[in-house]
Amino acid sequence: MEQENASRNFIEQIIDKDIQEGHCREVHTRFPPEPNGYLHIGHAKSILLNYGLAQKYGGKFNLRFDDTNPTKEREEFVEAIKEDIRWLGAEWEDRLYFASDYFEQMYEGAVKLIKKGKAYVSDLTAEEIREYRGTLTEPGREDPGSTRSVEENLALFSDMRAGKFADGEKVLRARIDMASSNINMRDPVIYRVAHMSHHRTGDAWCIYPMYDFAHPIEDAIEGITHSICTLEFEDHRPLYDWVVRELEYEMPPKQIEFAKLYLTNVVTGKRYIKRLVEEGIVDGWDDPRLVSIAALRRRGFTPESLKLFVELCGVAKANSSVDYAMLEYCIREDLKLKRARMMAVLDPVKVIIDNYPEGETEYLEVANNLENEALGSRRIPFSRELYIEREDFMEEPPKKYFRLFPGNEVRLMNAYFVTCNSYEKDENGRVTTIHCTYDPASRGGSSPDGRKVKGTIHWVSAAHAIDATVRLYENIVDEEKGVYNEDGSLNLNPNSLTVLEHCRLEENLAGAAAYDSYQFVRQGFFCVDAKDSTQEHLVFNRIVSLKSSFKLPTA
RNA sequence: UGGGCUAUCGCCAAGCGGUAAGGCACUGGAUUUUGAUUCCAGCAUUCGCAGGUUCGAAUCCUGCUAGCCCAGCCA
Repeated sequence: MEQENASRNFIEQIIDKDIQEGHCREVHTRFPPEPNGYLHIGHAKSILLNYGLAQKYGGKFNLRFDDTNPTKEREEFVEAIKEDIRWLGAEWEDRLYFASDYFEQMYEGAVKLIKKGKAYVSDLTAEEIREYRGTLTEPGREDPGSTRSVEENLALFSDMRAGKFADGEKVLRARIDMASSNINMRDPVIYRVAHMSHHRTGDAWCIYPMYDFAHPIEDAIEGITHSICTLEFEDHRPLYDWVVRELEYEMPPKQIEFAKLYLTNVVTGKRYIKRLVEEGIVDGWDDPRLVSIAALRRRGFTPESLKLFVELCGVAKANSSVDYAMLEYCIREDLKLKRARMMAVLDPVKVIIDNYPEGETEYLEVANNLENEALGSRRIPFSRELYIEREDFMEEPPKKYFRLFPGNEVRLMNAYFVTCNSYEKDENGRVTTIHCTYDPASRGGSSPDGRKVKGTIHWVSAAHAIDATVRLYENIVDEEKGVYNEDGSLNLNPNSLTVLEHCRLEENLAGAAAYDSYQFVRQGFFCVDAKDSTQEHLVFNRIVSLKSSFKLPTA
């Protein structure tokens, strides 16, 4: 049950009012991507917003490809986009549409405008149209073609469709107001000639409608009630309304604009990402450091985490940039009770339990998630030789360090209390082996005498561990340090990717498949990489680290 | 310098004339077999600025200031 006092965003307030005043019977939204690239987190906001609204009001949600410009669009993208939207959980059911399916109706709409004297064919070149348009402060001038008769316009427009003109030779313009303070209203071009094969209509057309003309028609045809788009289209709304009015649609759709989602410390610009891919800095549009939907999925984000994120961000009209920490919170929040908590040693150092019998292995029963019994339990092998995290041992610890150090007793998680007796170093002074003794009475991780230890560290049995690669990520750019260099290039974080080879994972992780994710205790959440991981050699990506208030004092 | 939009805590964001919600981040403190989680506490005498109206203003009015968008035959 929704709380009545839950505050509604401005779009919901508009919809409430429209329903109340009878401007619409049901809510019908749509997500209208142009199939010219991959979707990113900003699109996720739009998708979830539109789909969410339809759900909330018991209405419908359409997926519509806005494919009115064949020069930029490819079939490949429509499939990728559909996959991303499906993954996000937005269901368009049987309502998958293409703007190109409406080309005939759009053509008829243009003819209707011509007949009403509201559109004319122009002979001006692109440059001339720009000159005639005027500037932000000066009005435009009338197009010489604007005086043509309806008959002549009809004939010319028909010739445009018939392919009698070359690209750029003629355009159809709406007759509105060359002196408007809104430049979009200065007789906007609504049809252009483009002799180019369209990925769906092939060579059936050589004229294509412009966005401003096509979009309102698409919305009206589909019965969209609320056409939600981003802020930069605010100035286009008068034109949107003009088209809907002149074409005399009843129950006209209403355009509503909201602010795009910006995230700190990420790169979303297509040009920049393209360069990163070309220069091999990232391994594709789905590199886990990117925020395309595919990248987020590969990194291990879940649809639920993105939905939470979008909800927390809210919807408003103020341009803003959301802290990346909010996204991290959302994925931790979603995964913490859903995933098993496993042990994995990323930077291993050997530990020998001197008083543990050689060659013996015992299995310990361990809960997969102490906070979620439904996840069950598993068995973990324990033996004389283990690996622990190199940073969990210090020869000379600072104050407040309560992990392993000579003379200190810690708990090996789920296993035994161990005390460090001695350690060995190589010629470079690097610790190679740590010797400990264990307390057999502390099996399971607690001592019957009630003795407490301050530190609990994770470990893995050396003989049973799986060798794996683990990748750690940092933000690819840092806004504190400046996202761009003076020459306009990206100021990349050199540490955005750390590849750890020969990490040691508990054997239960064998068989983990692409997109499977786990918590590695004390380290974070990790996901099996869908591109590089194999059955023989696992590759994990860190989705997000765990929060930590521990800081080693800087000596 | 034309038009449109926006401005509330470090970051999002409610608020719609009756005396500043919430989340993230951060800071304590309790619990803890993850320095995690959980819990509890703290975190805007003030709403871009300046005037005005009002018993009362973040909310209304006036004037400023700052930021974003618009001069594609892109969407």
